[in-house]
Amino acid sequence: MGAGVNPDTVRFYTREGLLKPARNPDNNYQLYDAEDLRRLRFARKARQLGFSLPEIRQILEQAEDDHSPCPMVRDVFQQRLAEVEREIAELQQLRNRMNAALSAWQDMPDGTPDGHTICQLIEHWDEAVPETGKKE
Amino acid sequence: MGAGVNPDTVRFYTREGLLKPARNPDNNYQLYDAEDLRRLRFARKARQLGFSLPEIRQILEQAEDDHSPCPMVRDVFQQRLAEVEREIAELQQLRNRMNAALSAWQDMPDGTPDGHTICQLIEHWDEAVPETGKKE
DNA sequence: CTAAAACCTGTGAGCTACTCACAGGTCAAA
DNA sequence: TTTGACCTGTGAGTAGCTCACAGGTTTTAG
Repeated sequence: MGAGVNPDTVRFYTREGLLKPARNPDNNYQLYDAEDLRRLRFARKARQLGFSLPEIRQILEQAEDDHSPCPMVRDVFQQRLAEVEREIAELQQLRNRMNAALSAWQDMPDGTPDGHTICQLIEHWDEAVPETGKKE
Repeated sequence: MGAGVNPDTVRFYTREGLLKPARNPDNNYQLYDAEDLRRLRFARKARQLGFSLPEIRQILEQAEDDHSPCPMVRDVFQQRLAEVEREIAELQQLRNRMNAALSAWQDMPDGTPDGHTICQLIEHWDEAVPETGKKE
């Protein structure tokens, strides 16, 4: 019962404590019930939204303790939105620079490496680029 | 001589074969020359542009063999640009959905989990999301 | 009934591109 | 000469899976 999810992922989530299936005492097989399926689907959706596994586990644990996790979700969600917007801005900047470079390269010769340069196309790429894609 | 690059990164690149410094036979220290510095700077710039280490090594090896790597660079560069644009589009979609969700959530109650749902806010997030951020 | 196929188990490694920790050798300044 | 700053290689950790392996179980076909 993977519900479209790679079984290894399900087992991974189980190891990580996101799912807590019972065990068949006969053969030690894991028994996922409807609750686990809900948790799994929740986890997958949350991952798509950019939540980390620790965040998801936290939400799940709070839900287990009967505390409403939703205010926290709103919180992390807004943070995540801000992050997404930062990523977009960064990528747009990168795209602009790449486009500029590509048209500049139209006029540049290919140039076999001469011992001084490796590839002018890239070596002439300047301006500070603020990190390719991580946290600030 | 790190030129603003973390020494561990330099050593990592050396292990990976991007840099091939000579050795001081006395103390086994690595001796980076101007050529290595050029390769390092090239590699860092290429990384910022989204080239992978194998791609960079390939370019560097071609340059070593005195083949002009630039046509290949233009090639990979355009592929990378297309990828960046795909990523941007994906993130913009995500952002739009997140914004929509956030305003929809204004009207939703927080709702303590009741054994049937974990957090409506996320469980009611639907529509296929095409993968958060990887290759297609 | 049996043999092969299919699925389950836990453990451990591999992916990317670094980054950091550790133990020990080397070297320059005070 | 001692202290501190550097250098060395090795190995582990990061995130979130994914896959390989060896062995046990269960289902299915014949």
